[in-house]
Amino acid sequence: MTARTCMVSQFEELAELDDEEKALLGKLESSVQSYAAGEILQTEGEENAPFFSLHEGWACSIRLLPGGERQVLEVFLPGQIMDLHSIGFSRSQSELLALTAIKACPIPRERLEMIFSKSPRLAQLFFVVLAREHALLTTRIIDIGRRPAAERLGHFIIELKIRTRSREKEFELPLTQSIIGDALGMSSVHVSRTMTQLKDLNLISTHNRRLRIENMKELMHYCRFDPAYLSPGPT
Amino acid sequence: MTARTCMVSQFEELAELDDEEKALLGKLESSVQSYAAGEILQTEGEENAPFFSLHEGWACSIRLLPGGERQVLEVFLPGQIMDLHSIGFSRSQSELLALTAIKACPIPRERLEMIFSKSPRLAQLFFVVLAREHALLTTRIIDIGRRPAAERLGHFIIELKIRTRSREKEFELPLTQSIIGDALGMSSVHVSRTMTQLKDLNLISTHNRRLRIENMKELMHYCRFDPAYLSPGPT
DNA sequence: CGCCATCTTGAGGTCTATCAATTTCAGTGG
DNA sequence: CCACTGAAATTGATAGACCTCAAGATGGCG
Repeated sequence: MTARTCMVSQFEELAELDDEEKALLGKLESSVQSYAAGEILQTEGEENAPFFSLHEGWACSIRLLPGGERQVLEVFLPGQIMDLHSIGFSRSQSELLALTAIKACPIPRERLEMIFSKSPRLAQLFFVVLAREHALLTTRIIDIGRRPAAERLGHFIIELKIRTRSREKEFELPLTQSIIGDALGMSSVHVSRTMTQLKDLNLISTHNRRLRIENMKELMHYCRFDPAYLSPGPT
Repeated sequence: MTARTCMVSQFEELAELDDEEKALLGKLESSVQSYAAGEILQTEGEENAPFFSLHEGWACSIRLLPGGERQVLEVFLPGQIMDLHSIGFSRSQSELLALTAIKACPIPRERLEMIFSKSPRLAQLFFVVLAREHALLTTRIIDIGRRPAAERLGHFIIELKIRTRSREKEFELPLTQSIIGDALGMSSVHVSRTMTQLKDLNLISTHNRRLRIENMKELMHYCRFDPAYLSPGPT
């Protein structure tokens, strides 16, 4: 995936784009930057911070509590716009952390607002993108609020498997168990225990920062995954 | 609050509207309907369901799990558009439940999409509205994922106090403890215990479906509420 | 080969859920 | 005005899920 087509490709899954629209989107992603794993792209409460489109690698948004607790709000994969929802606020709502070495492109706020006035159709697509992130958040709320640890972790794994679009049983999972815990509202220790529990059931296995789903059907059944959420359907 | 100005008033908090924009919004809210408390406006997975703008009363969106567990995703107050985020999907993403007797106006999907093409500026405001709902969801994730019950309930109470815009210490809270529990990922029994715990600390009190915050400052301190989230700031 | 972060495993404790029995309360009809 | 009723809230007892602390194993990387 080349840098220029990064966001374009995400939007083309939603609708066909004409050349002008592609050009507008391309202009947003002019200066791709590299960040090292562990680097913080943006801190919480930053004034007038840019958005970032993620081109390569994994990142996440984080909110910190006064007591030092951490909550991972979203895990970002290439093609996503990070912190898009902060458009309604003057300050950034969360910290952005590079989980691997990444390539990302800062997008000044004004530039996005320009798109809104120039292309109503793109604006509507941005709306849909935001709505999909919204849907991911709601499934996370259900996971954390109402599902026991094993189901919670299973759902998370299935979600990532789908979102990575890997067609193999196996895919790269560059998340520490500490990050997974902070995403799912559990301790890293309990992530470890739950992980081995799923391994003992022969549902998954891990080698070398890669995760393998041994039996997707059984895994889905085990954690009561509702396949209805697999195909979101058109706008 | 008259029916016609319901959505308009919400938008006017974000930006000034000209007459044409007000007219466009007003046209959306043509047929206000009444629903009884406990009535279900929309079931999960419904095809091509309309949106609803809420004019009077309280409502919420709910997702049900196969085992019968319930998760309340959002609590809606007058002026809000319910289930706005389902715009990215062909099916409704959650059930809509009237918590009190309410007045609401169904808005066909096409009508909203019409607005997007007619008024880019209103589209942008809808975007901001969605982003704010997004922010409420993320605070909920942090509450459920990383805060103990007492803080969680305290944050919820403070959020409602702010959102109701009541300038008194006391405001109407027509939520059963069962609904509160399903919103905060805890059992109704534990909501009761936590509630009396806050009462024993003289932070709150309740009479007759009304909740009184005895000492907002102490309550905020007790549940480590970060005042930074009080003023979201302009776009 | 050795280092540092990550992961694993055990023991003990805390928080919250569940079950079940009352009590309170709002609403209804006599 | 009061008794009746069903829903909601309270309270106690018990169980289980998950957390914390701490020690040891693993594994990627220079």
